[in-house]
Amino acid sequence: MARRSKAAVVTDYRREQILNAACRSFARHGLHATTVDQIARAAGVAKGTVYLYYRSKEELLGHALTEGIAGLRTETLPIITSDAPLEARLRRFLGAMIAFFNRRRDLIELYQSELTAEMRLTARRKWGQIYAAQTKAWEHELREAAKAHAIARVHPARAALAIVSLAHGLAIQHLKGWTSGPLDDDIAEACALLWKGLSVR
Amino acid sequence: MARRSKAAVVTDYRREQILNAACRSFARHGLHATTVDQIARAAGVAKGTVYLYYRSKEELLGHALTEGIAGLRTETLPIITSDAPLEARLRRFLGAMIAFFNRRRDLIELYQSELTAEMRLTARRKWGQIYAAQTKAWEHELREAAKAHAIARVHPARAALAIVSLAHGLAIQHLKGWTSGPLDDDIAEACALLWKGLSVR
Amino acid sequence: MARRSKAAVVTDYRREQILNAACRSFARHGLHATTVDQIARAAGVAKGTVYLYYRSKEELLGHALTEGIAGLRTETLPIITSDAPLEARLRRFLGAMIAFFNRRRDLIELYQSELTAEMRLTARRKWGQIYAAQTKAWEHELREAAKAHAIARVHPARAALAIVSLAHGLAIQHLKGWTSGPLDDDIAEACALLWKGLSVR
Amino acid sequence: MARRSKAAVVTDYRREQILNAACRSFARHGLHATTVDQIARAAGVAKGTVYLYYRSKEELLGHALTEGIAGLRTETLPIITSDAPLEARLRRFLGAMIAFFNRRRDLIELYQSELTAEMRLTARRKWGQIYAAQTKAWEHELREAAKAHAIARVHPARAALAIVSLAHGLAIQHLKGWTSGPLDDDIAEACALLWKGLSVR
DNA sequence: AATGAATGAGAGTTCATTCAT
DNA sequence: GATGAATGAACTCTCATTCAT
Repeated sequence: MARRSKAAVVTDYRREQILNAACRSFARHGLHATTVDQIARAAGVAKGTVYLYYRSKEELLGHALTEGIAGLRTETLPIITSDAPLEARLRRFLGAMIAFFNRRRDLIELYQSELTAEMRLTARRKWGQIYAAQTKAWEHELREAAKAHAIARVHPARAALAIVSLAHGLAIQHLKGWTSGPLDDDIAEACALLWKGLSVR
Repeated sequence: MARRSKAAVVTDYRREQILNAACRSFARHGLHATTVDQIARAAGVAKGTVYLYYRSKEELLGHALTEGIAGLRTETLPIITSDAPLEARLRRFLGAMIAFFNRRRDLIELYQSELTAEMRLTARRKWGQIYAAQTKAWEHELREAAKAHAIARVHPARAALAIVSLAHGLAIQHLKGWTSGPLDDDIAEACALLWKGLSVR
Repeated sequence: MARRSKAAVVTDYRREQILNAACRSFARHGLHATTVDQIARAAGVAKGTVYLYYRSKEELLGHALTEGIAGLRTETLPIITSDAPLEARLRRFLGAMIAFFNRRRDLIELYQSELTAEMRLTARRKWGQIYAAQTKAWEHELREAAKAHAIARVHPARAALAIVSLAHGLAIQHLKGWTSGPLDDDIAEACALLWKGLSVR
Repeated sequence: MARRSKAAVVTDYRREQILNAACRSFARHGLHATTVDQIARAAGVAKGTVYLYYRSKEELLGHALTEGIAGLRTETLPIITSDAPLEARLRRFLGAMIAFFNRRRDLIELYQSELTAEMRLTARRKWGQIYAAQTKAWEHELREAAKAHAIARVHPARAALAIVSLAHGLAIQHLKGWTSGPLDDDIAEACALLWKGLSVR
């Protein structure tokens, strides 16, 4: 048992090790410019070893994508439904989105690499589910807030979409380096805009 | 002279013809899954002919990207600087961004295809320049409007970034099909939010 | 038309050239020990060129087999049904079988190479069809000869099988070099044995 | 001593176990399609263990072939030299050849699998030696029989070759399923033909 | 200018063999 | 003695690019 668990640990470690190397290579060079040789070398194993842990290069890509995308959900949804003041949640949500995009820069690039039609669809669907969940969550919060007269009567679903879209767009602008201002100020201003747009006059 | 120009016309036509075929193939199948054979067949020429007009497959990709991206500028910048009321410009800007992303869906997918590190950089820079130009333009308009007391005192640069980011994010959400509501309503709501955010003193 | 035919000639020549090289390599080294590189080199073309003419190594093998096996039929069946004296036909049949096996030594070796289950079945079936045709033909001739009292009353089908089997076995023994006597003498003796066996009442 | 012998028994058992598994796999899938992994799994040992008993996959193949081929000798030679009547020996010889080929179908397939040039030579030589021994034995028996006026004056060596060849050919036709008649009838007819061929003066 | 047959470097993948445990 | 994870050489096949026609 102890032995099996030890072997399992080693196995897990290897899987992780290879997956990480693949992730980095995919992100840096794109799917096709990444050779299995490179991945193996980066992971410090032989080429054949890669195939002991993943059936094919594509499976490797699949795991890299799936695993990463899920992180966005756990890092943003709780913020929306927390019981902090709405404005604070807004600010934190924007910050979390940008932070995730920046930290998982590799993932985003990966998603932008060439994928099989099928894989791209899967990935897009996964992203979509998360954004939909975010939008749904914001919609619920906005509706509650409106009921309590904490904000103006806005169309909850559409306003929620606007929030998520702004967060998404801002995250990309930052990720790509298309904006030069201090992160916090950009967040503050966007937040202020939204908040004023939402709040009762 | 007439003769030279006639030859030039044919040449230009061929270049265009091949570029179009390439663009369509790239968009549909991705960079790597597109073979020069396919491009040639789609363009109705022989494989060798492609190389008479473009040095390599990559150059072809470069032209496809460059040409396409430039369209975004011409379709959005004039809107920002037109002399319509600010709120109308805001609405039209959002609409134009979404429309461009939807119409040039191929281009976006292309950009998301596998690119050489170098090409990706070039493309990213080009996108960035356009977004920067949009932001700069909005910043100027906002500053002028604030001076004229048409809107509240906001930080012009940051508010501009928020506008562009929201437009960008919304366009992507629509492009990817991650939102299901009617386009116009989504635009209207986002626009209303922003406008209130901007106009309240 | 002249041009097309010229191209077609070149194409046919290349196909033949590659097929021959493949046949020789397969025969000498076996299917698996033969690399496409070897075939290409032996045919005097580049590796990629092989794939312009045959979809895969296996298709190459298939063509080599099919084409060759058919030869056995055309070289033996006419002998059985010719109008020479029966004994002469017997002698010539044995000779033709041995000659074919010796001349197409490559083919036999090829058949003994490793084949896909499917290919092996196909090949075996083809061989079987030819042997069956030979047996059927001999059966008919023996029956006619018996009717005409030219030979004894034997069971035509089984006697025919014995003839074909003897020819087959003798051909293999010679092919493999398992017999050292002069070919003609071996044929003569076998023929004499059979003939006596057939003619005695 | 008892201990050593016990170890030796285990060792022999393992060797046998592995050889059997290999033989079956080789016969079923061919040499190349059989992986050492398969053999190991079929033998119920780990991959590395195979290499404790055989130096290489090829050596395994060699042993499989050699061991099997030897069986043909022990199953046919005694029949030829027994003191039954010549005709009975003839019949039994044909029967034994066909029976061996049918029972050791795997072996024949194996021999038809892809072999190294060297292995093929070795195997061919071994087969050849057995056929030569059969022929020699028949030659001796025929010569004795002729001396005793039990059969006609035939050329003993060549007649012997004809007998062995017919047996070989018939065995293959049956093995491959190229003949559909009842085995015994085919044997009887072939035997009758030969016997008449031999006995007539 | 246009062609497309030919090229060959380089990709993903397999599997016989080794060796630390 | 037994294991099976690790290795890396060698395979088949693809396709961007060239060049004789």
